Amino acid sequence: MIVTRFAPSPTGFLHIGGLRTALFSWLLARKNGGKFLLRIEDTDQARNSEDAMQAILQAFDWVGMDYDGEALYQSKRFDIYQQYIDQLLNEGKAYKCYMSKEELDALREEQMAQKIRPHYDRRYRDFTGTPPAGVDPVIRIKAPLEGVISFEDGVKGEINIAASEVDDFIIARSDGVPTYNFVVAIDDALMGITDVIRGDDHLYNTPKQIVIYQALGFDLPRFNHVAMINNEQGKKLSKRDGATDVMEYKAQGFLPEALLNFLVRLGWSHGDQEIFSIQEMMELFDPKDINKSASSYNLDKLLWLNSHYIKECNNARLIRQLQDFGINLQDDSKRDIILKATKERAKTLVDLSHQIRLLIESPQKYDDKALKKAYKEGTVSILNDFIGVLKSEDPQSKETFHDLLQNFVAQKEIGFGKIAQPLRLALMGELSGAGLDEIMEIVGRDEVVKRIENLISHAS
RNA sequence: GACCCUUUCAUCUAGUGGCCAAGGAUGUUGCGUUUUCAACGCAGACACAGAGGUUCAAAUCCUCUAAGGGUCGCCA
Repeated sequence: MIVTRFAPSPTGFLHIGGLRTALFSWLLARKNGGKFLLRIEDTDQARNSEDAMQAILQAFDWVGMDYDGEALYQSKRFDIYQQYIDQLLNEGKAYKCYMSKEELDALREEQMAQKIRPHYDRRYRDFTGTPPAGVDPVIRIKAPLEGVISFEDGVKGEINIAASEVDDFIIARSDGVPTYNFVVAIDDALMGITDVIRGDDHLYNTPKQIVIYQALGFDLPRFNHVAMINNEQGKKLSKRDGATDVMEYKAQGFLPEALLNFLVRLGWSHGDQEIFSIQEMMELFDPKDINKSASSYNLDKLLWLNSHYIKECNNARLIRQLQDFGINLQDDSKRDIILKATKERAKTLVDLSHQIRLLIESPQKYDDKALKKAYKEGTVSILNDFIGVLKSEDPQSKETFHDLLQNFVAQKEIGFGKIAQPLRLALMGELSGAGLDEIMEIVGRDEVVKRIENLISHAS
């Protein structure tokens, strides 16, 4: 059975890079009827927060990703890690190192000055003398002294790291708290993880973790290291690039399926296909199709996907989503024609709510440029005449509004634009938007009249 | 500095020696449709990082160079 995991450290919100690796892991598990587990890497007590944890869970919930069983907290597993530390110590596979932080720093600086890779010099590896007094030792693992540590990465292929590149790294700090690479290896093994999918910034941790696996006699999982997501300039994605927090996308009016579709196509592909439902992603996802190279974030494409999914979205759901943006169409008898007129032209829910607001509320202001362009001398009399027609007739449907308009321009012998542009301005405050017939049907005759009168009094 | 990874249109990508004078998508340009904007349809521009090999044949294999990224913590 395939078992995958997502292992965030709760030090901040869930960012889109994290969501993508989580998505890949989740898809792989769900595709194979396996398990997707959540593990919280909270061994660094100082930097963790419950808020961050909640934010991550909330993001999972929003995109609709679920995990199996209870989330595992590393902070509650210290006794387990301690057992393995004792075991390695007893077996002589790990040892106590009494070097102080200051000594270590000095050594590092010296090595840097010599332009060699900083390395612990293993001075306590075979130490048998009397330890210095008053020093709490750290525990270090005995890494291999020679040879090559190799593994087959599911994305990158065969990776070989010389043993000389992996020093006897610390597995427990002087206060006894175990370190990251140690607990990750143990937990992945104990949780039965078969496939690790993570960012390739962890590539260098893998040989270290392999050292742990081997010392403890655990079977190795398959490793898949996914390249990073860069910003639109091709640089590392950072907070200053705007939305990196998953929940920020919700606030900006993105549909979760659009974000997931966008992310799944960043570094992964299936032929020429661009649109993937969650179901299709599950069926088609395969880590072997993950790209080796980093990809850049591209807002335009996300926007395109979002507008696609807004168009696809059924009205009932859209109406529910719109409530978060201050639009309540639940009891609006015209909700279907309102959405029909607007959802095709919206890129986000924020967009959509703006367009709907223009329909259901009188214009609060008129676009200056539009006013200049559409409101000329002669406009007043045309608009007044049109009000007269509206009052004498009582159009209801968009067809009758349509005929009314056509007859009006025919009778007055004017171009359509002479009435259409000012009318649009009166109704919406701007010159873009849905068809006039549709707008008037939605707005209703009386309100149309009112809006025209408003424009006239505003312009005079 | 050392080690590791990466490199196809502006961007996401297809491509595993002949089907590639490189395909799809976003964006962009033009046209059509529309009173307008969008959506939609059609058409166009835009790429194999460079240099050497290997081969009848190379985007694909090899070597070197260059550029970008990652890692070198008692952080995760």
